[in-house]
Amino acid sequence: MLSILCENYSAVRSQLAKLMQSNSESELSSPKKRKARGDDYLHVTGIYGNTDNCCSDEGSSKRAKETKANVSTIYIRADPFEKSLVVKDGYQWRKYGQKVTRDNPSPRAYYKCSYSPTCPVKKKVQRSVEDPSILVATYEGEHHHSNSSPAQGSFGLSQVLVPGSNSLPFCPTIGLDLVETGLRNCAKRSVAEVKVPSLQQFLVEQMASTLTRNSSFTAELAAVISSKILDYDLAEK
DNA sequence: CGTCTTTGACCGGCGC
DNA sequence: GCGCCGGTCAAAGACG
Repeated sequence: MLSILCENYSAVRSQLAKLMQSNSESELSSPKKRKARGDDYLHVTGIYGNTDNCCSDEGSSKRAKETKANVSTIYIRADPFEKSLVVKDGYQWRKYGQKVTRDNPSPRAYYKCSYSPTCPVKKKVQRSVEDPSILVATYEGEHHHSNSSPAQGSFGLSQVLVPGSNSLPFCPTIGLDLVETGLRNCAKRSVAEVKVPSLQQFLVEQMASTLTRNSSFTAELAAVISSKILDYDLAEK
């Protein structure tokens, strides 16, 4: 199953690259004028990952000061009638605020990682303007601890639509090459807005299938699983 | 009783 | 300098 998963990984990469390339061509022909504020992650800076690698048309020091390391955005399918902004990603979060922002009528929820008091990771969750059935979760920072309850919380592949950075918040122990190479390339091509609903099915299916084609992913996943099993055995004894 | 959520107030950055 | 806006704080309430 893993090998099949990895096998399909490369296919989705090429498919996605083609898609993004065609999208970026149209985007570049009509670039959006952006304000120099930091409130529009969803449009450019953080949509597919690390702002450090982001293409910014404003090379100002102000902008550089605003960019934060390890910012990633993911999309999760959710019930549009469900009002809660809970994203089950395996970590323990404490909600510390909620705000209605200007560009989106649905409220944005602010969470801090509550697994460790020193863990700096924060996340923002808000429904997509275009599709209320999509939750947009923006993660800032990196966990320096293991996933607190992976069994109860991790995303299923059917839920996650577009993962975003070189350090997946929901998969801290596996450095997925998927994001590192495939999706980041998309970000470099300055894909500002992807029509998520139209890509949902395609991305989910292709991501799931192409992951199985990467042998290094298989090996890494197997190593993680086996180490977890060993840990479990030792704990049992 | 401890933990978590809610929500109004407050703060700081940015644009005008 | 002022007002807007996003992000955070913290008191109060809800819940198990």
